[in-house]
Amino acid sequence: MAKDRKIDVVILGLLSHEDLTGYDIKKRIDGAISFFWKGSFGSIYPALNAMEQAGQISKYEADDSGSRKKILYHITAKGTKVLKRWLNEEQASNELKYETLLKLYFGGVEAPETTVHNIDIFEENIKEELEVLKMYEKNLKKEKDNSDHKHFLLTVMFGIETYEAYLRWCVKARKMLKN
Amino acid sequence: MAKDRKIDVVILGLLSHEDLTGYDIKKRIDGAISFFWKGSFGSIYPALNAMEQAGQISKYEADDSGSRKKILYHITAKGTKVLKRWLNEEQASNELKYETLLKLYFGGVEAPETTVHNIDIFEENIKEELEVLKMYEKNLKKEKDNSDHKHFLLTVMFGIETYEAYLRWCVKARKMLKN
DNA sequence: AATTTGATATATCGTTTTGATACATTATGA
DNA sequence: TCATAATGTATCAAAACGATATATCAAATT
Repeated sequence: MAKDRKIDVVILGLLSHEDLTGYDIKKRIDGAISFFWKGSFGSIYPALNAMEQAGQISKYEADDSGSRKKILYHITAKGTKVLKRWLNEEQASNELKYETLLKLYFGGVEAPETTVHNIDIFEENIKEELEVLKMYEKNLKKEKDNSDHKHFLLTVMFGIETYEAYLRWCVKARKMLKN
Repeated sequence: MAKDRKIDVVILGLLSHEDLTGYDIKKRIDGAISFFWKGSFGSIYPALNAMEQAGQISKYEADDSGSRKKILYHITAKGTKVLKRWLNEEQASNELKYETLLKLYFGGVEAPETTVHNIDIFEENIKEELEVLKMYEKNLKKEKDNSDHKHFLLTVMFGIETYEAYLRWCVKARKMLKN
């Protein structure tokens, strides 16, 4: 990640749907895409400035008087080109940092009950997040069919498929640890 | 991550199994645990120095003459305490950065063929990695049963379960994109 | 025998990202 | 009324990334 800023394409992608403020971008990242990507203000705001300088996005102040000042960002033709180029690149790095698995892998130094407890916590979290994803899916299936909609639905389906696999594994793992 | 160095527990965990050099640690991270954790020299070596200063690990030079100089690290009682404390902490952050899903989510700005192609690449990579995991599983099932062994097997089983879920999703997704 | 290649081994550097925090405004609601 | 939650922009130290520098040693190639 030390070479090309990955947050750039996240921002460009979100701006390809609608104009947003830095705060909005953070909200979008924390929303529907949070289960497969994360991002913080500390990376968003500097990236917005750099990308504006590079001409990939343009900024303007919201004219709705009465409300507080907002800096809205809009994707430019140049930015769209960058986004499309990225979409057509062959390589894609899929990195996960699963602390639960790390605790599992090194769990041998503690009693089996500790590992079982950690699996319980994991299972509970996944069950909660699965409910959220299923709600997203339900809402997406209601909506009119358009190109973006289909892509949103597919990411949610990915989440559901994998989360259900996680839950199946939890049952197996507990059984194995309890002999 | 800006507060507690996560690489620390990875190092402590690996050192709880055996004494290792910084280079060895990198190899272990790139090996069996690579599918759920990553780590670079740029984080490993500074962490080793800091942890040695903190008394969590101790270092010594390899005495096997004829070979080149190596700095081996050994976990101390203090380090074991830190590792065990971490294992018993309730929270665990499971973060993934799935560029494939990011490309899928924003795929609406390009032709469906682009997204299908990206899924094809993903599928191929997963199939390859799945073969590696199945080989690990086969070898682990042959080995004698001990506490650590069981934990290693469970992480591999997690990988297999989720990778198979990924592959099922790939088939579904392609079908949906081709209408 | 000489040379190249690749693995081993330690270390650092610039860039990116994180997680926390600072600061200020507006809306909610007890 | 007053607290507190949400909105909004911004920065900072610490951590991690990815690349690179440097050097040794074994194995393979010429």
